[in-house]
Amino acid sequence: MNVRDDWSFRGLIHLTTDDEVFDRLSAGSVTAYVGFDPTASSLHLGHLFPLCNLRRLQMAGNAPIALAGGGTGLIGDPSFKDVERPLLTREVLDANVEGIGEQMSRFLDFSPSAGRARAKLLNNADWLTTIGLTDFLRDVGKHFTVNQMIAKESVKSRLDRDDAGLSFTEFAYMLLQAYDFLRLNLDHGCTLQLGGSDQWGNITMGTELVRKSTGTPAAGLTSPLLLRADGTKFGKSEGGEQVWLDATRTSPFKMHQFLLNSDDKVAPALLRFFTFLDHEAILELDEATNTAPQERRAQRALANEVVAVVHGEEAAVKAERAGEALFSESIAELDEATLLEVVADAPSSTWSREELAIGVDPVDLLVASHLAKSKAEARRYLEQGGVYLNNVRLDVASRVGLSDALHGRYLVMRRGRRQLHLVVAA
RNA sequence: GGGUCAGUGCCCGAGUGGCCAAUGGGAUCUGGCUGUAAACCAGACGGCUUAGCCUACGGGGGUUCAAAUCCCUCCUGGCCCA
Repeated sequence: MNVRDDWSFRGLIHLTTDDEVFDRLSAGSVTAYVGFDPTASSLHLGHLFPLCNLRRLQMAGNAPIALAGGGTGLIGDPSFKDVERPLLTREVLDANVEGIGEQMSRFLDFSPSAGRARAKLLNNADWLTTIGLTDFLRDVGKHFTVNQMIAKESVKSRLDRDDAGLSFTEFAYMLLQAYDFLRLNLDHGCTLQLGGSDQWGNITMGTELVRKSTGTPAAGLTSPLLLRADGTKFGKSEGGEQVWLDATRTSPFKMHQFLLNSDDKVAPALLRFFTFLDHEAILELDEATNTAPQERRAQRALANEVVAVVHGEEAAVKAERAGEALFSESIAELDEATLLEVVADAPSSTWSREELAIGVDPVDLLVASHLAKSKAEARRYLEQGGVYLNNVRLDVASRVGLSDALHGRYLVMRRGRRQLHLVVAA
């Protein structure tokens, strides 16, 4: 497989330290790593990007290393962040690394049968928390000048701000990351670091350190940052929530919906970044977006592919079916089993039959079901016509009762386009 | 440690004793249009027992009939000096 052609077709290349690295990648002889911030116990959609890249490399026979930043997470990367990050404790980080590893195994082959290309998950806390300060300054610090460090764009942007400083801890971050590369090079034969374009500065520090310390070359390769159509960071659902890979945090249905709603402008890029469809299939979907955007074939393919990898084929099929039923059919006409499947992911609450028989103020129902944060907000939604019961708009003055229930016990509440809540009479 | 400037609602940012739940912009949300879009248009955007009341302008204390606005003090941050 020609990695250069594939990566360039997919638009995965932002910068490389040396173009020949693609020849070695095509030959399947490289060990490459990507760093992951273990800021939570689950990965989210944004993490999927580097993970897919590692998978691509592994499929070409290269050995991927996912490096959990358990040690650097204790410090916090200042790159292009507005303010210093809160530091996480060692215990939290360790727990997070564990959770992340499990999710990665759905993308990368960690089994011995993978042979040379077997994936590894390492934690830089293993070496960063044990190296002595004087050793570190001598072996790493000595190779860099402060002059070049403050010249990095990531640092400069922070130095130029007049409302926030840059702590020494953050400033030293790039040295720690460089040291990671050196350790991986020495201990695991790693010669390539991948990352987003915002990591370029950090990555070149690493390649330089490897070269200076070992006399052997090391390469860096960055990919464009994934952005939404409006230029903001990709991966947050409406409401600003992260789209997690953990099914208990973000249901497969929600993830599917999120991807299905991708903007036409970014769908082609998402298909290239997040799926393993071949070039012909992708070009065909591009064409479909151009000629019949309303069919959203690209978005459908994207959603199905990604959910299938993350949650399994069956979950993808179910998620798609649920979406169709929910948005294209009258919910009142669904049989009980289908209805339950459609609203399976929606939060639900139970109300007593007696209460519902009397009739409940929709304001209370909205607040109790967390569709509104306060009664004032609930009234607002009602007044603005943003509340639906079983897909029928609910009037401010109305009351909700048992007679509205589908199949005698289900009330499907909806706020806005797609915030759902199921009320069950018991 | 000294000097100095600053801290306002989700964010930015006006306001410098009463007319302030606090201008404006952004974000967000709801409605219309639509493709479960985008763009655009309209509205909302602290809470409540909602013609009223309560809580809010970094924390605490004070002056005043009345403070986001004045005073004291503490905390946090920027810049300069040591």
